[in-house]
Amino acid sequence: MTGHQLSTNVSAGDLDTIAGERLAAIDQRYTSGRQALMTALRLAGRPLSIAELLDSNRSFVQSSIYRNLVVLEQAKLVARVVAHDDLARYELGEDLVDHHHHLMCTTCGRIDDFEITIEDEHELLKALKRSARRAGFAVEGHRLDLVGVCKECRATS
Amino acid sequence: MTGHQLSTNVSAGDLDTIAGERLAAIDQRYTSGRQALMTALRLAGRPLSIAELLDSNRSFVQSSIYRNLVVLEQAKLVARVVAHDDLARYELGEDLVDHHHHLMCTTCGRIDDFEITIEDEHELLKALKRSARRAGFAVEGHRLDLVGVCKECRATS
DNA sequence: ATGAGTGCAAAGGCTTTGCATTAGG
DNA sequence: CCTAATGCAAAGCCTTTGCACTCAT
Repeated sequence: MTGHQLSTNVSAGDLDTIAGERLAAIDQRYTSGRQALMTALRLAGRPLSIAELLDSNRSFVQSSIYRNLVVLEQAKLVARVVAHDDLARYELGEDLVDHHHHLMCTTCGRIDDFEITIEDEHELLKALKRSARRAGFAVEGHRLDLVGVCKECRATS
Repeated sequence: MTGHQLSTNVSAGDLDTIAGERLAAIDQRYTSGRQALMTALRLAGRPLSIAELLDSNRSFVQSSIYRNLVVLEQAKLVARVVAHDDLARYELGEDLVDHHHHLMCTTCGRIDDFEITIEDEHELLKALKRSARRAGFAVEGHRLDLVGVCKECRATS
């Protein structure tokens, strides 16, 4: 694989460099709107919904957010996170942030990142993937998330 | 916990008994429409979308499906499965089927069940949940699914 | 009889698309 | 310049809701 890839959180400058490279690789431009999206997601540190993105920057326009997120996802600069409330949520691409899981609140819908290193995880995923391949399934990724009620919602109820 | 609970796949008769009990417990009736839904999901053996449910039984009506799935979910008779295409999909409740994971195809959206027993899984989840609780998060469940391309889509492309 | 459940159609909400305008290379 | 990208508005699609009718108790 050519191009930059970081295993830890990325700085603003590095992110721009990588974003420019990956977009160029698929004949897309790193426009100011796309840069603003990357910045918003980098600063958030957790998956954001389109509504949250709109709130975070007055210059954002809904249709452009949707269209640009599609492009950024194709460039593997962002990743879609699927939640129970069926709102589209996005975070920085998997190889741009530390490996993490998600805490999904069933009450308010908020999703928080959750970094934890577990030695067993690698072994478990290897076993899972091996079994999936035997079934003819080409594994591209996995989801290991916890569903429940976040601290704030517990305090409120 | 009172009432029936099975750790293995459930027979048609047992399922009706359990469904009647759990619905009665929340002051709901086990009507023929709801029974038909349970049957469809039991026979499918994989999460079905509303469109798939509609196709499976000509007597199904869209709005009733939506409404009944809400009730059945409250009774913990069915569970919602969240997929990347954002179509609502449902399967039988967690304690009505063998423990399994999902293979989610990013090409056609199909979700297949994937039964595999991994010794590490229990330990891994314990560690995850312990860590989540320390963050004030009340864990209710988890998702461990594989995302990729299914056998059929690989053959087609 | 009487309220829960159902069927049909309309409304709602998130997302996508069309088209004219703007901007980047 | 010339095509990609953007902004605004309209259209789409899945899902939810309103309301009258039916069924079970």
